[in-house]
Amino acid sequence: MKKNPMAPAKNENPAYHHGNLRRVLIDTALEIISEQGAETLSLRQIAKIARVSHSAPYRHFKDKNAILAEVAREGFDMMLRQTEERIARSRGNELEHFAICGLSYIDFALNYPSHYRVMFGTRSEKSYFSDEFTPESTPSFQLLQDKIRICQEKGLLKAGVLQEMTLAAWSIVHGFAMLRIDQHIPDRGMDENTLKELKRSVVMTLYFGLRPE
Amino acid sequence: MKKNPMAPAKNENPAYHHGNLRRVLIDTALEIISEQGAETLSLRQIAKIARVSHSAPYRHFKDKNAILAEVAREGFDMMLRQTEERIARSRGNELEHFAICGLSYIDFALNYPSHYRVMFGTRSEKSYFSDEFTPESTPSFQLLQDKIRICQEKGLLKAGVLQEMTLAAWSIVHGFAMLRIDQHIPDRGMDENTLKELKRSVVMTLYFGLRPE
DNA sequence: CAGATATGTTTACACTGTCAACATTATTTT
DNA sequence: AAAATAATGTTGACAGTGTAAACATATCTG
Repeated sequence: MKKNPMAPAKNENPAYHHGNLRRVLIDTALEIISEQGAETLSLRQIAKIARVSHSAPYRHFKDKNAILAEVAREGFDMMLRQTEERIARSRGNELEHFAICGLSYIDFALNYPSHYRVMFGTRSEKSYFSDEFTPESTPSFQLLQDKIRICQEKGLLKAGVLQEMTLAAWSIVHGFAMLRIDQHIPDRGMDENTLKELKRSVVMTLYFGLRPE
Repeated sequence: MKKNPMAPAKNENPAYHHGNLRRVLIDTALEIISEQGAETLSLRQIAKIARVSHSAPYRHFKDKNAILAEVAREGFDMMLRQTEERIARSRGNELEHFAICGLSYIDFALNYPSHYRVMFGTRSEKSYFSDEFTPESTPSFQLLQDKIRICQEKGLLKAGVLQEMTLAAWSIVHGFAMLRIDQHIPDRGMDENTLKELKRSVVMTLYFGLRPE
């Protein structure tokens, strides 16, 4: 029969069955990705670092892509949670919420590049993404679209096709994040303030692009 | 001594030395990338399709990354040439040239996704990009920056830090291209006109974001 | 023609993802 | 508690990968 779903954290000592190998594998994958990127990440390397045989991961994941899929899933969760928290803490109006969506998006991408790379990596045929799971269907995307719609209704953003405006917003933050993460924007002499100014500039450009006449 | 650079296309019959293997390998790589993506592309597969032993490519390229680097280099060349041609054909003012830069960028990315993926793929440590070769140093990027600067000087775009404005412009077209290429924007029922409208919308948002007050 | 050079092939090695067969531990059923 | 079953681990194998070394042949240059 199936395992009791209410008893996950019981076995504390790391034994033959240490019970949390699944978690360890995911974290190890993230470590490796942050150090050497997602391209050269190998299952056997994960297993070795987790001090387990090269086949052990297959008891917890269907294949290599399944681990990456889980990393992506957790990433989308974290991203949504962080954005919602920042919106909840803000005392601004809906327009500020919209700006927070953009800034929070960029911040997540830059703070968790390993997650982000996996979340928005190439969607090839043999990818870890299932077909019904598109970023567009993501709560985080829906949140952005909702904020834009509300701002439109209140006259804080210009009228226009909602999907098109959301896509433009998504494009600019995603583009900036990707260029930054993939080191296409060289950071020679880029301090914390310069980066902050860059982010602000991108979000402001987006706002000017979508504000009412 | 070195081979005579003025005699490349001499041996027409495909023999032991068919003389154009280098070209064939690059084209084969592009074919494979367009069919199955750049991730699963393998040197041995290239060699097999080119009807050559799996080690033959090493006489023309240092390693696998060297082939991808050449694909990227050619891509940047094509992109620049296409943009310059479209600007030359246009009879509009400098502002239109700026818009053409954006549209042409997107068009190249969507028309040559294989090239583009390689050009702007993840820049990891073991990447095919050399360190001094950053997209920012690319003629195509310089062209965009020049157009923005000229528009600024003529009052067609707002004043502001040039680098920041160029980065914002780059971000939005790159983001849109990437989302589209990596299939993160699902194309359920997306016909040619809808796509054209999307591109227009993105470039217009960018223009509104950068136009004078 | 003779050597040098360019361009192939073959062989080998360490690594990869994945599967099948086996081993051990944990849980459930009797 | 004992036995059966499920969960979770290991070992060994296989085809495929990038790359280097050794070898083979075609072409070019003197």
